[in-house]
Amino acid sequence: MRLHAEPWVVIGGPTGTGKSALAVAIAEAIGGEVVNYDSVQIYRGFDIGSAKPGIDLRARVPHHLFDLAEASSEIDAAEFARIASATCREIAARGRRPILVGGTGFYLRALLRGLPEMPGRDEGVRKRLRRIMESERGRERLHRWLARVDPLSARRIAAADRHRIERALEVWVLSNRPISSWPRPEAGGLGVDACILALRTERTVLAERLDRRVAELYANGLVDETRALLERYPAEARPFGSIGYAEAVRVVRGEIDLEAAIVETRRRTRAYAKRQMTWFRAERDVHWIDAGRPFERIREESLDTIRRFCDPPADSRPGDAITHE
RNA sequence: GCCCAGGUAGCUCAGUUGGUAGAGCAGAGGACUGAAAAUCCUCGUGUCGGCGGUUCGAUUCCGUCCCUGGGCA
Repeated sequence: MRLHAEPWVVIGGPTGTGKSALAVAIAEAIGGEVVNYDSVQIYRGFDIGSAKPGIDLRARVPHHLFDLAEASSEIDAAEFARIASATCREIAARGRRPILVGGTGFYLRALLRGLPEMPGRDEGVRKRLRRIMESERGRERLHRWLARVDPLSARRIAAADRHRIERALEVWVLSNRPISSWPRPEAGGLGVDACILALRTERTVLAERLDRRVAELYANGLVDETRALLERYPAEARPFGSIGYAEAVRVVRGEIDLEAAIVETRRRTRAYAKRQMTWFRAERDVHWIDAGRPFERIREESLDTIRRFCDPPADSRPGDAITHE
């Protein structure tokens, strides 16, 4: 039994390293189809600001989970994982390979390893918690509440971390169980091998590239795109809070000028790229690829890495224990 | 030339009634259990513009010089 017979391929790493183009090249080479795991690119209409792959790339190979949802529908990690899992299985069933591309590490983990079987999001509960959160010293009060019902989580979650405090209490309210009592799935999720490639470049090179790209987003009409989207979706919709769109919204409203928006978008983009590096560094079994080289070399090394992953030398095969049984 | 206002961390600034200084941003590292492009955590020695003076002690007070804004000529 070939453990690695049909692995899926994942491309990760920080934004702006050329993941989209590499994904298409790999898909063409190994009979794959591109599947998005970027939390903003799943929304219809959010094209320029999220740097979605253009029609030139999309025409070459099937692309999935881009433009999946309306901005008002608020997909979360669990729902993403459900949809992505079904999509990938369907692709694999047709004898093709899913090539996952994106940058949202949390979504990728939810897909590959699964999430605990605990209660999901509940708007009613959230509304009530948020009302307290926004009141005088609300965050402290909620954190103290959490400390009472779930000391372990209260120790793990910083007192200032409003999102995690809220979610932990949401689970408590819905299940009467501490969120820390729900086990993290280890081998759960897909039960499929994935060859994880992560692109990276030297940081000064990346910083320059990102600065340039942000200016391009605005030059390509990010503000106009945002103005049009604001007519179709409520301003509270999730993707309007993402990098670039949040600043463009303020430009549309006349709160800041274009220059200030660019400066702020650059700042957030760099911070985001750094967080993505931190995420993928912590991830196990990542094959790092130096993206600061000619595309052809990146492509070749990626394909070599996938080939070795599929067919490792017998003596260094981590899954050997299984064949001995 | 004169009058103001400034010259303090890579940037923007706060501050010290005289005991060698601290925020935000940037930068670095990290976390991540259905908001994740989100939300957080940790990390701050820098001739406090130069030179003199007063003082036990000056970045702080005084003098002087240099630089940058703005105003008046």
